[in-house]
Amino acid sequence: MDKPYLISIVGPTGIGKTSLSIHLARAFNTEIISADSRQFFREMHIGTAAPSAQELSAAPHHFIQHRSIQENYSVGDFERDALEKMEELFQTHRLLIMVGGSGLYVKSVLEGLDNFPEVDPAIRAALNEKALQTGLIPLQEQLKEADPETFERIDINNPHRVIRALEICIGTGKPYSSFLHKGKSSRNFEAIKIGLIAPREVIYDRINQRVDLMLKDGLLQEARDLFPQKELNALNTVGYKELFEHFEGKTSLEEAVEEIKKNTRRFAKRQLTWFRKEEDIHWFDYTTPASEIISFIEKEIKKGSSSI
RNA sequence: GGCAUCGUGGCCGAGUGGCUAGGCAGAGCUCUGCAAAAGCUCGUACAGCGGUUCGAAUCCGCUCGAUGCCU
Repeated sequence: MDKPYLISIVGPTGIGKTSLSIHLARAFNTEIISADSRQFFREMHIGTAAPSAQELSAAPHHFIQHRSIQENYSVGDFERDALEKMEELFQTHRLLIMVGGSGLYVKSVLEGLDNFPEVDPAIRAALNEKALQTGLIPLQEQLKEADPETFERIDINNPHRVIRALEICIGTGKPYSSFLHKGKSSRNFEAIKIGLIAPREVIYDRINQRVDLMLKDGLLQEARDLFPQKELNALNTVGYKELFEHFEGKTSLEEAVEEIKKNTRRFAKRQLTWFRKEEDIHWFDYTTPASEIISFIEKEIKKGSSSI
């Protein structure tokens, strides 16, 4: 029996992924899985450019605003939930759409993450605290002791990486590296990867305009409402953190807005770096009509089924 | 027209004869549970021309440009 298809749509922020995904979902009469690490959170709507009510009603969406910023929702959680949901949807659809600009989240669904045991969040909290107190060096030394292999392999200057490896070592009593290298997971679907791209100036232009639009739509108020919870990880997000600085009196509103634009541009640049290295993405210019991409997908599917 | 001050990489900015400041912006990159996060790498520029000197962004002259003051 033929495997069902997952159409994965990627690209930098603001390039038009949402709109394309809806066109595709309607054309193939199917549903959309979102792989956007910030649109999960229902408290963050304007600043994450989550699909509008109208867009949501144009096609069924999953993993949009289904969580609260109070929850810690990790890539691992997402991989598990997304696969489960897809399993269910594949019962009635032979093709699904996945859209999202969060590289790691997309990768988790397409290729799978190794299984790591859950560890007590208190361990990470303690490590974060220690990093703050003593700096990173003692933690690096601790990792070198506990898991020399990982110490050699990871970016030792990156606190997140050092702490993640350490929390696994401490929480499980086994080296982080001992959980790795099972390779890509087998998946019961065939992925077709679509990338949207535009000249850098166009991407940046669209970002700048979109930020202004967000402000007009009430981003300031949304951020103000969230300000008391600014310590939550979900709120360490472009569009919010800069406004928090402003609320604290550290920057003017104008400066904060410029920072949002700048940080969004940088984010888009990192997304480009991430997706550039992926080899089997079919890239389309952002002006390509959806109909053209639809017929491309149909051709790919035909190709796939005839070669089996 | 005269006098004065100044002219450093996209921007800001230190440097007064030899030892490629620094910051910002930008670019490139890394990536297995904080990922819209976090981290790494990258710029020989001294307005132009000529001179002094072993050696000049630094000293001298001229030219151009900017700013200020004066008539």
